[in-house]
Amino acid sequence: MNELEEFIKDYWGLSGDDLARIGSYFKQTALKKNEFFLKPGKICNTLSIQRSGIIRIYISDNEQEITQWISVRGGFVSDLSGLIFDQPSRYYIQALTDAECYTISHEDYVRISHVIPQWHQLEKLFIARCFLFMEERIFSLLSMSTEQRYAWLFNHNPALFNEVPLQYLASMMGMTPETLSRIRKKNALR
Amino acid sequence: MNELEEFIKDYWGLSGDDLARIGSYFKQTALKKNEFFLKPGKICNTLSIQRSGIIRIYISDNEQEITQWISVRGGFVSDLSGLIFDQPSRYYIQALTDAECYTISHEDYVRISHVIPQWHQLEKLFIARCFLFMEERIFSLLSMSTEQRYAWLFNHNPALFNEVPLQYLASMMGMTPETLSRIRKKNALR
DNA sequence: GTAAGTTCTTGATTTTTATCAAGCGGCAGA
DNA sequence: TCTGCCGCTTGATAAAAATCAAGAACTTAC
Repeated sequence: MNELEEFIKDYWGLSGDDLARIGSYFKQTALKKNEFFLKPGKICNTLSIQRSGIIRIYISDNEQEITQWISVRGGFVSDLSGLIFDQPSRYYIQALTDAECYTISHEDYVRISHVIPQWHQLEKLFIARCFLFMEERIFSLLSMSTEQRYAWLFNHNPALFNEVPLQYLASMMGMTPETLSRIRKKNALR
Repeated sequence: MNELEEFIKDYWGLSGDDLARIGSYFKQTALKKNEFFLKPGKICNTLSIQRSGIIRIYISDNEQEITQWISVRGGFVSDLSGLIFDQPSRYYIQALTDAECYTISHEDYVRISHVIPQWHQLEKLFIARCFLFMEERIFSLLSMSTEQRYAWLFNHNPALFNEVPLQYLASMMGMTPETLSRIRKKNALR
């Protein structure tokens, strides 16, 4: 099983011949540092699984930029509103470093359902997992202090802190870079 | 088309014979005021569409209660982690008033997919809509002040403010009841 | 290797929101 | 009708986090 097939297996729980069959639809693509994968107003018609690099999903909202998510190796890069509902996106998706992806077009994505009979069901399960993750994130934003949110992200995704500019992580957690810096200092002293 | 079939049509975009076919799986159920639909640790094995009353979904977390959502007429009451993944819930789901629902059991829910071939696809679309709504909610929590969040909820769901105790709405928006009260006062003066 | 530009940190201050505490008002039950 | 309770409001104060501003540390480019 190659790298791509590992990713597909992890995401959708497929196995055997299906892996190679689906894998063949994905093409290797690359983004240069600062290049955009998607901009607001565009309809996202690709889905990428990230091999390397750092990709930031953010919204620009009167003067301030809100980082919705940071994707690293293994991340799932797309915009569901485009991919599934053919709606224009609100998001910027931009490479913070050079990045490599396995990418499938919307047409091929739709084609999978003709090849793999249970595909819609697997998609459902995958999207439901995403939904539950969002539910957790909302809970963390509703109930936790900035320090607790830091601890939460650190536990859920420690790798981010090695690789990603802290200002973006701060935005993603709903705090300013200064606040994050002070929290980190406090934690380092312990 | 009866009331239940209207709901089913709105949720999943079905029509014609399918509506009656799926509708027949739902049974009318009722909750008394303060009765629990679900408690933490239980696996949710029903899905309800709400006809009347107010139902609160919340998490109890060392001394404080966090209201995740308030459901009114037309609301979708379930816990996906139980319904789809057979996992125990983190949530309390409780009727704040007497409430009536159309309810389907997990077994019948699964059975639908044998009756309606495209069922998994419709479920996928429905869950994807839920996901996108959560994405918006996260954006509102990350980027907006308490006043803006109030305005946001008021625009998305004005009905809630007529029917639901304000303390729960405050929690749902990530603020204290006192803060919500002050915001409302300020808005009323304009 | 140095200059220029970022990004991160630190401190001082202001703003926002939570907390604490008291009082008001409507509603349910005796 | 009265009483007690619950939910909402209001005010005073405290805590948390944002903002503003400056400087340090790290990158990148030449």
